[in-house]
Amino acid sequence: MQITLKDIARESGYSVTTVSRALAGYDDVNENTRRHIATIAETLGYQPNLLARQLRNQRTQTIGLITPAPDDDVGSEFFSQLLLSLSSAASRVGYDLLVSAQSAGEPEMAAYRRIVGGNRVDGMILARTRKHDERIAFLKSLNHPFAVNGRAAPDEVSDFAYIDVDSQAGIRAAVEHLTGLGHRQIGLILPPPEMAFTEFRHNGYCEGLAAADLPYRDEFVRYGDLMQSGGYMHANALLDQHPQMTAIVACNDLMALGAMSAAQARGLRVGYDLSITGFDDIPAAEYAHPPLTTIHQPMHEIGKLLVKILDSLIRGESTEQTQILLSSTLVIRASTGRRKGGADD
Amino acid sequence: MQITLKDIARESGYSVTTVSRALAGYDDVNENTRRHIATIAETLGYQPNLLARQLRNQRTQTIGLITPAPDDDVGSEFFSQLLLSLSSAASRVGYDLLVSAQSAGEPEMAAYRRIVGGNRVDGMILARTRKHDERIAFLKSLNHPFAVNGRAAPDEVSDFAYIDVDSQAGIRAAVEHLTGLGHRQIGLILPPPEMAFTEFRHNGYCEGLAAADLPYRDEFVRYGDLMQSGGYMHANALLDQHPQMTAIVACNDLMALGAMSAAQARGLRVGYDLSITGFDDIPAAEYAHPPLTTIHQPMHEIGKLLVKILDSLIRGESTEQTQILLSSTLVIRASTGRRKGGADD
DNA sequence: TTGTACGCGTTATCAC
DNA sequence: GTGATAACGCGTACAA
Repeated sequence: MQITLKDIARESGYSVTTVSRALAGYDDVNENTRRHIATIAETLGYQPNLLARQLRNQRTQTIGLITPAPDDDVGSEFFSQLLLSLSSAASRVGYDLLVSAQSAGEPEMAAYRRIVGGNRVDGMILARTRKHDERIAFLKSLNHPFAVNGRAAPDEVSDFAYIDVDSQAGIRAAVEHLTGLGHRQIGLILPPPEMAFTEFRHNGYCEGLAAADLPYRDEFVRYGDLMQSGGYMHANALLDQHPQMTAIVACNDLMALGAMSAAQARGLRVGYDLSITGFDDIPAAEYAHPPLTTIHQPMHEIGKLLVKILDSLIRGESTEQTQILLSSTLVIRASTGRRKGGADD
Repeated sequence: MQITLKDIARESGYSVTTVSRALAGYDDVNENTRRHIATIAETLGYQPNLLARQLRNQRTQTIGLITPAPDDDVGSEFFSQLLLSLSSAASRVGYDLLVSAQSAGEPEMAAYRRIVGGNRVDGMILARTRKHDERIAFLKSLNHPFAVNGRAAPDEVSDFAYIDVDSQAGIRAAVEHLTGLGHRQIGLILPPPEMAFTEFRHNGYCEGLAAADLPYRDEFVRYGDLMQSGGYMHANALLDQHPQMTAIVACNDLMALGAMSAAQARGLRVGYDLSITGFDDIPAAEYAHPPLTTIHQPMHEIGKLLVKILDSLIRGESTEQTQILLSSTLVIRASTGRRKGGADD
């Protein structure tokens, strides 16, 4: 079935050991035997058994990632992008990517135990940090290498490797962009409260209002679910209760898109009657109708950096900088525009 | 470092063999010892070493997928979707997904040799079939289980497990939709000629024209690259050479989106002055401006079926139907509309 | 320069 | 019921 070192040994007359070293390119093996062995390996079509090698070396050259099961379809667009950027970044530095989709909670933790404890990967990538994140606690307790997309919440310590965009500054910039356009009644649709980045975005909103001397109103703020349906629902609720509202800041693009639908269903023209901003800059944002003003996340860069940091962690080179905060960029498109109508408050 | 059967054996006083069988739930082990051993395993936090188990069992419970490296950024949206749907489908039936991103050609084939030959997976999923597909030939020669998203080209035999949508009927439906709207000058932007499905789509186009008694014109047909930039370029070329053209059929959504940009840059109103259709129904299609008429691919379904077929292949249950052709659905949105202007040809 | 012996952690076979 | 032994395929001290 499968060609092993033993087969090459038998064929060549050398021992398995010598064959192993010859193919590994050790210099303590005669050049002629090396060539001889290499030829036989070639003609036999030898492929090293990676499982055996991994077991022996205690090294898998594999990075793990647990994605949310799409039943609780949380931001599949975001994860798709991350997945693709990670897999290519990983391949480039000699790692494969092991992916498992699990629902948050016990199934997810079981997968971590199984994959990490089962020695299937050299390191893990996490995304979507949560408050008091159980996954992070677990990996830290095991001292297993991991890198995270997203810091801990503001009131926790981020004593782990991460890369994050400064979403506080991002949302603040979005709000300032809106106030600069004359908006004074600005709603906010947050991510779920258990997400670590939720408070950063909330803070950014507060800062943006303060910078324009606008009051903070609790009833303008709602916690969403990162999905379109949530954006739709919460935008409707905001507009029902506060018809005078002229702008809504949604904390991810999916919710912003949902909010756009809600507005349009009410006959509001997005970018005129109502301004809407998102976060992430997924592909659909650019093609949205109208194109969505949003905060760009450089997914390609993020994937590359995550892999780079994780690799250095795995190799024990702690020279690398392991905590990186990328500045965020507001991409202004047509979903935001100058406030219409006279002065009001 | 890691807890092994040996540790539990030492702790419990039983042999490694008994521990192994106790934990595996064999019934030839005393219920009391079983419980005893289970308790110790629990308190020690035992996790079986999956590599050792896989090596021993010659079974990995892992499915492999090689994606295109995003440098040759061919349809990343499509692959993102596939990836996510595969990983969740795989997890549901007890498989993990091993992903590696490789550029087509030698690097890609090397990855197949390494991953398949190296025993890292029980089966592979392929996508984007090509004419005389080297990957398929390789896997067939090894008799390694695999399932493909996409048939072979019309003039080749598809003697392997696949699931495909009937894109010939799909494109035909798109063309008939357009002719029904009065369009008579319909351009076509095909996938690259080396893709297996290109001819199906080309045929569908011809059928659609024939059904409306319209002549086929070679100069209306161009081969694209599945990327936006290609759609943009080819749409411009078509409109430059044939200003009287009122509709363009693009063979995937990305190219359709690119074509839309090109049209709009020329001051054409998509859906009025120029109708455009796509293929795939990626998320961005729905949000496009205007929303894109396109042929829907049920990615979720496709992923589920691919995994199901592959699983049955791996387990040697050839009872399953292994070649499935899904009917395609035309989703009509606002990017297509009735032809404007008087009669011409 | 090459070979022998052993272990990575698991499970299957076969005795007792 | 339980345990010793072997094997999955590889890499590496150590000896020759």
